[in-house]
Amino acid sequence: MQFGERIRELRESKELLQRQLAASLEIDTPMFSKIERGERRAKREQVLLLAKLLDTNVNDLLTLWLADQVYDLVKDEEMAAQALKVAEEEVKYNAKSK
Amino acid sequence: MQFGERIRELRESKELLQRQLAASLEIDTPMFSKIERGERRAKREQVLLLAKLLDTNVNDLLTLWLADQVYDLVKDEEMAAQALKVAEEEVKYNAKSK
DNA sequence: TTAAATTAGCCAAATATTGACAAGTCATAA
DNA sequence: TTATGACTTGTCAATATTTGGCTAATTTAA
Repeated sequence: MQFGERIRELRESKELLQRQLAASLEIDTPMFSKIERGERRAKREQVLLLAKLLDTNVNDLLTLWLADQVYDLVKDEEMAAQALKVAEEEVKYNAKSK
Repeated sequence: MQFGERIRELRESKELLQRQLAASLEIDTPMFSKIERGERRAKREQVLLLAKLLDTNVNDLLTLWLADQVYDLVKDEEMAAQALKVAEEEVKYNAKSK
């Protein structure tokens, strides 16, 4: 499940229009459309706002949003899976020093 | 182990100077120094070239290089670990359609 | 101390990302 | 059929980020 898909799902379940959410985010409708289709990436603050507007868990949304970016970064690389493993170790290891 | 660390390790084991490798990559020494310290990121083609120059496995280098970028992307996020898991699933799932 | 190697800081050029607009498609209603 | 509303596509300029190179500083080794 991608971030945009999830947004659309939530938006439709609340029967909201793109232009309504777009207005709340202070962007135009085409931009919102692109975000839903994964053609453009939402800004972090927009994700926070969307969680509120769609009345959903912000961490779940942030996870999808981040995962999209990670996937985008590695998707064309042969070593994608290995690189993710390495990065995961780094994250685990450095988690202490938060 | 980060990309830059590994480069330095290999460079020193071959007793090469930064300025020598920098010249081969057609960048200046300060830039190379920054790459080794992870302050700047090497370009993909530079990684390929470095693998040749340092006589090492290109996939291992590319893995470290990619992992650095992934780590950079997620390091400040609370949901980093979860996002990596999600991205990993995407990679697995889409691996077929290569 | 001196000379070479490496690092730090800064600025401009090159790239990538973002947002807005105009015009398009598609579905539905009149 | 025409009209309307929702959404999508394509393009452009503004903005932000990244890159490379310069100068000067610091560290290291002899």
